[in-house]
Amino acid sequence: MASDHTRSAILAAAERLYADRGFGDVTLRDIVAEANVNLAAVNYHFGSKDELIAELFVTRSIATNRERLHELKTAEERGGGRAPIEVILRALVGPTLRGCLGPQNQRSTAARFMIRASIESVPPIRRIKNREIDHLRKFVGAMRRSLPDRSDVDIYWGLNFALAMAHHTIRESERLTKLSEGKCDLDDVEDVVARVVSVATMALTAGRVETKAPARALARDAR
Amino acid sequence: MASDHTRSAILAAAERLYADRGFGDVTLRDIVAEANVNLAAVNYHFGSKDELIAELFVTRSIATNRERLHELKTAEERGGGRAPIEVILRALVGPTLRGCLGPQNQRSTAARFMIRASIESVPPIRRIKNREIDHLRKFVGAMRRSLPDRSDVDIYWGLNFALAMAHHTIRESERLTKLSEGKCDLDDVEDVVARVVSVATMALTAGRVETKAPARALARDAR
DNA sequence: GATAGTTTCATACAACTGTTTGAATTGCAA
DNA sequence: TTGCAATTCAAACAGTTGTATGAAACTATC
Repeated sequence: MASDHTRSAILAAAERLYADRGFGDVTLRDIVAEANVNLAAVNYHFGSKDELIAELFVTRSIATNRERLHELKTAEERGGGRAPIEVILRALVGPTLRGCLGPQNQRSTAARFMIRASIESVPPIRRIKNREIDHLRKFVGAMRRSLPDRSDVDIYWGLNFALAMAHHTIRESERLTKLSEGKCDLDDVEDVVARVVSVATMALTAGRVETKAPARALARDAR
Repeated sequence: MASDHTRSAILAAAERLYADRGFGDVTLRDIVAEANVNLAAVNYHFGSKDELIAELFVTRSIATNRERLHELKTAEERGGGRAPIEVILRALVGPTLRGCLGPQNQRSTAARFMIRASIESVPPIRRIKNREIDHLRKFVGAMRRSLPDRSDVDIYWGLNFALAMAHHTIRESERLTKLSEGKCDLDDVEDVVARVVSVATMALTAGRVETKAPARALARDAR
């Protein structure tokens, strides 16, 4: 299998360029220039540009998914097959947030790449994301076990909102910093994780009568 | 100023095509074919492709922003300068959700266009979104007046999470439907609005001691 | 050290892109 | 009608893109 030198040089260069300048204006020629390899090498080693992008994204996202599942499994084992909902949610959003946020000047190339992937969402990446559902189902299962009295619908919505807060915060981290004039500290990742988990937990555990019903009544009035 | 016929035919055709097929694979030639006008007409009337896209997006988003501000103003006037936080949040996320969700087969072209814009995020649109901060500040102001005891940081985070849930639900509505096997009814927009508002309200009003502190403690343990 | 298989290379290809041009046409005012 | 500006049109332009090709260079095996 030779030395893999060219192949990994392309991967590294591509990830760096995509992270810095986005998918929109990075061409294969840019990548091979950065990697100091021949233009044809990309198609030789990866088949096509899209497959290169896909490989980059898959590599990173299976790493994240592995972390997620590891945290989940550990938690459930420790709890005898049932983990507290906070811990499940933390396993869900923690790895992603830790992977993408943190002190801006020391964000890894991988992190910045994943942020780009989250913002721009090109076709090869979208295709992969669509297959993520099976992975999410494992969390749905854990959440059901953790909150057996909760309806499936509420579980799905809770999961949706948890992912929403994590991903949106990553996508729009710059805007939040600007809007809050730096008051929201996105470098303190553990604080961000705690906030997301806290709100998602409330969403999933709040009694319907006390909290949701009034909101619905209000909704009806507003028509 | 003549009849504007060509100009509006281009706008309509472009919006329809972008809504159906996304920004990625719709060319100017596709648009002029659909609109039955000459290729050069786009540059004549709009200057460039990007300006065409920008005009489409600006038109729709100022409409949404107007609705938002109208709801907000009405609510604050009714409350003597201070509106309940639920109503403010509803004014923030309601128009967007109503504009983009609803029974799939009767979604307007405009709605589907805005979903695309939310998913793909091309450069001309991103530029416009960056100028949205001033608009959001008005909501920050209203939220401060509504929750005078709350810290600015908490306000910003609450706003961020509210937008997160709304936008993510729009962006990933298909996936949520698939994941929940149809159990989450995204056609019932008012239910979605109520859920988002309810969770965001909890995020903004929950006492720190009762809810957030334990989560943080847990975070610390998990290190 | 010849051979077979892998990898690299320069180059060309073919297609598509947004944009421009300059002539033709139209519509309106004097 | 005449004249002038606004609009439309066909055609070409200029540049870029990802991909394919076939020869050259390399590597390891026998």
